[in-house]
Amino acid sequence: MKNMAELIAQQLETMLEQSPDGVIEIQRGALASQFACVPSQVTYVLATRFTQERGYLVESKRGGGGYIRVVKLPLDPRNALPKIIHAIAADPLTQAQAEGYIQWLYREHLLTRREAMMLLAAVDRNVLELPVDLRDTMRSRLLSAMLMALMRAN
Amino acid sequence: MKNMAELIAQQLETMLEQSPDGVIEIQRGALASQFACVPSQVTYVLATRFTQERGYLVESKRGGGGYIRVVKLPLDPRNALPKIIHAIAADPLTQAQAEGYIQWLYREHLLTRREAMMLLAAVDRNVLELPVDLRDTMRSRLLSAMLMALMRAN
DNA sequence: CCCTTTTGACTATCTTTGACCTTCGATTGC
DNA sequence: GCAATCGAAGGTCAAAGATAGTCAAAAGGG
Repeated sequence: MKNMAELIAQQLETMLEQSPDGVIEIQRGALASQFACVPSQVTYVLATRFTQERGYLVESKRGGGGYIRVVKLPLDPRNALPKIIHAIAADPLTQAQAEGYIQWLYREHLLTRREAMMLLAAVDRNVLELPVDLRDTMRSRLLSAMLMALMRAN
Repeated sequence: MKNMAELIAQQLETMLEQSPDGVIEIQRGALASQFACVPSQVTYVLATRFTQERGYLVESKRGGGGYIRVVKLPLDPRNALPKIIHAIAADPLTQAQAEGYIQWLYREHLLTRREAMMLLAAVDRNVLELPVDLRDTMRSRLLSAMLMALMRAN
């Protein structure tokens, strides 16, 4: 018998496969009691096995009627974007580097013209008015977060 | 099963859509008993989901024959964006306020789904990881800069 | 030993509830 | 008439409740 993290991961995977649209919603506490473990165990499983690099997206809401939604991304975006996003997120970015990525994505038709313009505005040094090192970090965070959002949008 | 706040919000949204002029009048107590909740629950829903940033206006009158009127503000697509950008740029923005504006513009079809998602990612407090006051200022700068870029894109 | 898993105390966020307050129209007492 | 009073709305706010997130220490397993 495997460890509990594996069991929980398998159950989630099964549920995802049985779901017609590749989206499931669970309640953390409920799943935890089903497996007789602490709720943060579920968080751990999601954090280690349902990551963006593996093609999953996780959203949640707290409070009464709260939930955790797990989305299995379709194959196509799973190849191109995540790798680039990972590269972008890894290190701080200069404006020139950021613009390079954006232009490349635009040329590859992964961004519309409007989307590219928005991203260019967001990475502009006049908009990101911060000390240089912090600015380059924020630029990287922003660009990767926005591109990640795009993956989720489909 | 959803929470009650969502249910009430949905009902109000439905009523607004069915109303020809985008105006509805309700009685707080009546709506509360329809949903078997306390009246202040209705106040909560209005305060959190029918805000000015989201394009709604709420007026009310107390006393006998009192009411709550909810108005869905009309948006002239031609000059809406400049006005909203102006409002956004004027002051620092909380995440909730920023999300309100984005959702409004999306509802009114001035943003595509993808664009809205990108903007939502950009104003997220986890992405804009800075001291709160600076964060709210950056949020305002970012959002207005990106929306301005969109205007220019056409 | 080092890496992964398991736990739980503490934190953050959102919702629900209720006691108390304010406003307004209607009624009453003079 | 007119002010005092009353009842019927809606408003405020803070506490309690319901979830989920974080983080680091403890426990397992190679």
